[in-house]
Amino acid sequence: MSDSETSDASTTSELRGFEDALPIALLRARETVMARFRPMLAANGVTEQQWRVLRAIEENQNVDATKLSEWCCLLMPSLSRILRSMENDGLITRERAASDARRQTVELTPTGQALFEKIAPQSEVIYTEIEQALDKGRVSRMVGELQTMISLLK
Amino acid sequence: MSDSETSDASTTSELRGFEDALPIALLRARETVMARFRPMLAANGVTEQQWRVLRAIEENQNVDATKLSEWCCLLMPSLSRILRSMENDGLITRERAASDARRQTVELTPTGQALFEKIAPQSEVIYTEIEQALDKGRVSRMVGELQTMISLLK
DNA sequence: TATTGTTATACTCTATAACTATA
DNA sequence: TATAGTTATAGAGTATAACAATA
Repeated sequence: MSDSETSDASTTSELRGFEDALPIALLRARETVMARFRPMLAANGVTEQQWRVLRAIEENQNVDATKLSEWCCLLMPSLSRILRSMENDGLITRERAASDARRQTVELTPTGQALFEKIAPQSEVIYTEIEQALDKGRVSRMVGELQTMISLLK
Repeated sequence: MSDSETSDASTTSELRGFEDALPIALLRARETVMARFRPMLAANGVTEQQWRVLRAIEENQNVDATKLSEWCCLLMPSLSRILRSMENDGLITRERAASDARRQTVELTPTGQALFEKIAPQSEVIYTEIEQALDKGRVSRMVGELQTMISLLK
């Protein structure tokens, strides 16, 4: 974080210093990676957040909203709106859990499943391109390191 | 990405599969890290984005808007609004560049500099806590890996 | 003609609080 | 009393396009 180089921004083409901060590096890395996915998601009419939700439900039918919100990094009010709009679009159905009537369980409709199956292979193509550009080992090491970091900070 | 385990979410506590995807890992890592900074930033009345801009200007007086937008990962319209609001708050001044009258150069006012100097040490404290929790070497290796990743994908 | 930056617009997410209903 | 989820609201960012000024 500390950087004892002389500061003369007007003659250099790059910014310095906080450049090496972890939050910035994480942000830029995510932006760089997502730049590869966004056009495809937009072409399929879903936002990043909706795709996270769709994916999470597809892998975990009958998941409840609280778990979804944690996994998708969405606050409950945001998730609530997304679920409502997905329900209006006929992508999901919601039911009260038998064991606890406060809980809502969510599952994909055939339409929702079809949308997932339309997008998933396109996503896979892009992911594979990224693994080729970065080297597959680097990607999985990075994911492992990130997960370690997350668990140490929680 | 493919996961042949049986799927029975109602009896497991964790979601699986896409969990190991790089974009999710980056998002969650960033959220986990930023969770440590957000209360401090909010207490100082600035958003994450405003703090990125403030920091970038502080280190690079007379930077222009295009460079700021790249560095801060903000689209020009978002940056434009942020700069206008910072100007209204007396934090920055904007001038036309002598060499190219289309370009705007931005610099901090004494008020803006004072705000930076109020927040920066609080940010440093948190950053140091994170380095202690994660191990300093892991943090700098991670930043290096992220920067490598960014340059390979650009 | 292309570039820098602003503005307009519509949509979405963030963040907090108040609320309902269940437990 | 606490928890799950919805709704309201204010603020802010995203994304695209249209625009003015300048190169």
